[in-house]
Amino acid sequence: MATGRTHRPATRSRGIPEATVARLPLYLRALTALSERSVPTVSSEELAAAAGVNSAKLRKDFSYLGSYGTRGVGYDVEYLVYQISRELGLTQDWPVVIVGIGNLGAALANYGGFASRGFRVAALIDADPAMAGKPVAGIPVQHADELERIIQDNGVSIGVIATPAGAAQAVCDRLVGAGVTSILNFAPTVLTVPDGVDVRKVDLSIELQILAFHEQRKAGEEAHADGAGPAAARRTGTGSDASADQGPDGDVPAVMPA
Amino acid sequence: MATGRTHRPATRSRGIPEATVARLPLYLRALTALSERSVPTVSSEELAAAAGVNSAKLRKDFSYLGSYGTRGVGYDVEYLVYQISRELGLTQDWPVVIVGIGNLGAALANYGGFASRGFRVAALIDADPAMAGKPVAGIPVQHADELERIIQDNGVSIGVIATPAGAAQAVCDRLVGAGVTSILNFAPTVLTVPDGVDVRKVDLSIELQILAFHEQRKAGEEAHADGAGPAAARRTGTGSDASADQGPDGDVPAVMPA
DNA sequence: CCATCTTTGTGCACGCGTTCACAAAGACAT
DNA sequence: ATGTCTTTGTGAACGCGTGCACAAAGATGG
Repeated sequence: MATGRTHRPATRSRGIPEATVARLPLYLRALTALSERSVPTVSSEELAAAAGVNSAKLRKDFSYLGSYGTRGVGYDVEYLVYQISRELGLTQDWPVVIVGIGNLGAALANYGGFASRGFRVAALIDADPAMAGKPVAGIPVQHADELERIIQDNGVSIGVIATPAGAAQAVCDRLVGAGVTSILNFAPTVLTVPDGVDVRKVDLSIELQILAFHEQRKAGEEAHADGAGPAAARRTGTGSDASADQGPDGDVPAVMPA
Repeated sequence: MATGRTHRPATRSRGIPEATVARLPLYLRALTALSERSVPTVSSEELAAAAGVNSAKLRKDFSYLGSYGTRGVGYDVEYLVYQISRELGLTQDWPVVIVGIGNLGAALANYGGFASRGFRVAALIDADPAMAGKPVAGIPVQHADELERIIQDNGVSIGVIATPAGAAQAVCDRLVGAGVTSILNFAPTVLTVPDGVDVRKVDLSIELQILAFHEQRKAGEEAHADGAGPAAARRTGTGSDASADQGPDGDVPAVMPA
């Protein structure tokens, strides 16, 4: 529908809030599902439910992209799929390299979600010479010596680090040195990069620890009758007002740092 | 129960900000590294640098836990390791089940970061009968029929979903039905859960899409002088004035999902 | 015991993100 | 054409998180 140019967003032609950007892939996925079912239009309410967010938030998010909806009707699914894809840069082909082909690296190489969204695994790289040539997910693993050449030959700007923590910073430095400007880091380390390079971190163990925190809190609230936790864990009276008369000793439970 | 036996750091009797909780594992990791090097104390400045955050933020985060530092000196590393571990619930043993032993599930089972922080893989579960009994990471895979029994026998409260998207919600429902109250979801789907159940999502493809957005933006900003994009498929106009330009009428370009 | 120096703990201000609530825009029926 | 009804787009209020800047606390040296 060539509703065409109602009027420019004008307010922020350029600065899409980071939080919004992080949700666009979510919307895109929900829209793609609708598209496959040949649903022509969708309301903000329905789409928000499918994406698991608030409808007002969704509308505001879309408002940063422009006025793509039709009042009284909703959003054109196909059109919105295209707009979001373009905004995210998914109409391009993004070659990525995965460095560190262990269990996780191999799983990533096999992960279908990459290829389906315009990301193409250009190369798998590992430091272990024994891995060289071995095919993983149909792609032969190449030795780390080739890293710079591979990146430059393929014009790679996105790198995925799936190495052990100890090797991550060195790999990162080499990636950046060779021209990579976006890094997805699975290694449990803080990476230091120069300005202009984006790093996103995925840390499996941190996610579990956050869950454990909430789980403990939930258990603690109902543990008035049941004194036995899942396992050991003697939980004495905890901090006992650590602000007023806090003495670093005295309220320290038996299990102290050695 | 709200005011029942809740005594905590005084200022925030109960609510540690979510953003702070998400950073505690980061601090813990940095502290553990210091501990292994037998460093006795650390200042907020040093620790913040190691964790990759602002020192004021770190101090404020710690202030929610209580007053554990010594002015003029810093923080006692061992003591802080213990306090954070306890706050996160890592002094307990948390049995977890991993459902869906494909590439990713197997990688998770092998991931060392779990076991090292008090998380114990209690069981691996897969719907494929051919997988049953096959050992992965030294643990025999069990069939999905056993799911409820396994969870109840082991007192599992944390579940990890690494199934295909289509199976995730059904698995989630069964996990919750069997007593799981925290879920780490790797499947690219929005999970619906009852109140009281926490879900955290790790979506590999979303992370890449966010990187692609920034990457495109970076490329677009420099494309004024240098017309060469990263690799193939260089779109004209990029994101600069990408709003109501090209007539969207007619058909939608081929943005194929899959 | 007093002075000085280091580092924590936190009050405060600011900016971002979320949510509400509603006017404007357009479809649709009469 | 006009009125009604649906749904978008957004102004405004609110709450959370971040960072500054500084006073208080304690160590250290004389």
